[in-house]
Amino acid sequence: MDQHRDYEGELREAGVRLTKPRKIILKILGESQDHPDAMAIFRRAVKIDASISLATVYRTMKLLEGFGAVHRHSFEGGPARFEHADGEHHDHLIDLDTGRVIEFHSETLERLQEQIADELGYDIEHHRLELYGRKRRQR
Amino acid sequence: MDQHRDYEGELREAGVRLTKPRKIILKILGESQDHPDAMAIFRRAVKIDASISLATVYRTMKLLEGFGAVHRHSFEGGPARFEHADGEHHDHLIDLDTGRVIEFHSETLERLQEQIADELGYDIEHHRLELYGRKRRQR
DNA sequence: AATGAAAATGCAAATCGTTTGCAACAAGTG
DNA sequence: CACTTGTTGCAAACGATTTGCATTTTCATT
Repeated sequence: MDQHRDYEGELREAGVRLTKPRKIILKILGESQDHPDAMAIFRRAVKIDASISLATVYRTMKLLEGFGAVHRHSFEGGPARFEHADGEHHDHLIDLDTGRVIEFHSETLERLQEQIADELGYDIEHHRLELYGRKRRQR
Repeated sequence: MDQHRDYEGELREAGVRLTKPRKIILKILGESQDHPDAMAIFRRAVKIDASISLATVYRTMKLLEGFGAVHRHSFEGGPARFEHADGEHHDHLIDLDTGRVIEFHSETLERLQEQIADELGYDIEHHRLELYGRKRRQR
């Protein structure tokens, strides 16, 4: 249960400077329960420090992605969306009516994928599984 | 085994005009065994009719997608890639070293996905599953 | 086969999300 | 506190895709 990796510490050790924009973005990501895109992160950041630029948000997301601190998702249609990498792996179900993103995880599914790749002679580096659906009409 | 849906016929019936660019693009897609992006389709089309424009390729892809005649894939990194919709549903394994796309299908996987969505109270409209991997070192 | 209305095209300009060059600036070391 | 170097903000550049518009085509109708 590694609830919270110490990304600030990791970054510092890697010789990356802990700048004001980075701290702010890291904080925003840690507090976000949704999957914001760069613009949304930018808007939230500006409220804390009006001088932050969108370019820095993008640069920071790329940096954090490299450190495994955030995951980048490219759901259909829109821009890339990010999520803090704390917590265990999961896939996404996107509600086509509301745009809401529901996370789920299935060990069976994971193993099945690996088995499929194995049969094709491959090792999976990572995968992307997105289910696009609508809430079932009750009854 | 609906080997070949008659897309030209379907389009005509829907009141869509069967223009020269559309015929050419349809032919190219039918003959493609790979997953070309718009630019690749454009280049192939230009060889047949030099006056075709890239804008028309994009417009046609959108049209055909609407008819279910082609599937649009947005693999990591690059531009959207298309594939003729003939044949049965499948998912993709992308070779990270070569970029090659391998198609596969697993009924078990499909059913598992539906079961997962069902448990979350959803009906799947469509899904996207991409495995990114590397060829297993032999032995 | 000629006509004409509507749809589709090619072109260039516009758009969107994202990246980049560069001069000004700030983090962390000594 | 000063210095070195990484980082920033800005604006311009980018790649993929879309769009406005004048011109050309298709196809139903003569």
